[in-house]
Amino acid sequence: MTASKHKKPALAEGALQSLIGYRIAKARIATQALFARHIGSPFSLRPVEYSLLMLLHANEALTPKQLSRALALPAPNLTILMDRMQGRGLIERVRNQADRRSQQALLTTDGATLARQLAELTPGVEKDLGEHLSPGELAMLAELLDKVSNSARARHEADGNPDE
Amino acid sequence: MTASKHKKPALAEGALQSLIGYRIAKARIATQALFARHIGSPFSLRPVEYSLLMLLHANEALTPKQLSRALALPAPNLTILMDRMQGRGLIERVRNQADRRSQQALLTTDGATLARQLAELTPGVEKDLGEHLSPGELAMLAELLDKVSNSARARHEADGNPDE
DNA sequence: TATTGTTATACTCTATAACTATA
DNA sequence: TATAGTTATAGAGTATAACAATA
Repeated sequence: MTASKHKKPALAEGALQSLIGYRIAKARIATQALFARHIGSPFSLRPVEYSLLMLLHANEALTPKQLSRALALPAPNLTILMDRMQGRGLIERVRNQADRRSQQALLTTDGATLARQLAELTPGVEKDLGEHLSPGELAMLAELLDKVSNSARARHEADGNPDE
Repeated sequence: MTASKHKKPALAEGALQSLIGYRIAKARIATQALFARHIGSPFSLRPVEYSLLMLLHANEALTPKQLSRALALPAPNLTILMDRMQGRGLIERVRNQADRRSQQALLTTDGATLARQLAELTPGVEKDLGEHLSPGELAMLAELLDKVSNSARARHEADGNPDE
């Protein structure tokens, strides 16, 4: 579900226009650009990396297992991601002494500083949208998007996939 | 999105919650699943392939150049995609006699039949959302998402990238 | 035997450079 | 020389299988 942000030819979009998923895909391109401008480029962070930092910032410490689920990332890919973050000195891994198989991921001092900085910066990302969307509209949009996400989860679970 | 048998941990999402882009990304996962269920799996079509069919259905004939822009697909990747669609007998390529460098992509009889079928099926995709979102909410959501997309376009052009 | 995390690997997507054939 | 489309290829993203350490 890709979409162009260009305008020139104005092709008919036909049935696509009635697909909310098509609009979501197009809006995602827009917000990705917004993220890149405010956070991704200046801090050399991809969205997952930013999300990982924010999750650790909000939760103190998490196991790779928890992160894997929260970020919707298969375990092997999370390992690679954590290796990179650790290489940049932003996170560290501590073995759990009670059960030495498992670990806790947590922010280093540098990582915590960066995470705090990013968290403060985050509301500003949406300032760019403020010219076109009022605070009320933004709140409404957030609520509707949550309904979309939850409706899919409800169906997912109804199909026999409890939990997530 | 890995399955687990443990109870949902309900991690704090912190700053992520205030990022509309984060919600859009999550909603996109939901609508992708919806698309897969209604269209992708039953017809063995990926979202781009479906979009290409819908664009040709709505526009009669398009040049690869136009499709490349509309689908936000680099030219080489569009070539591969069109090869696949042509291999399945859904589209054909006709050389422009006036300028033999360029082509027109159009639906075959089979492709047109499928496209018509898909176009009729499309509104039903959102029926699954209907349990959670009223028609009015869906319309509102569509409008707000368009504003998000357009706000990014406005900024993009303001930065000195007029059209294409 | 089951679980946590890792290694190795493969498959798809996406992006870029170089080529062809026309103009 | 410039343009439309193709070929070849490289790089990221994503997924699965097999393994090591621990329980």
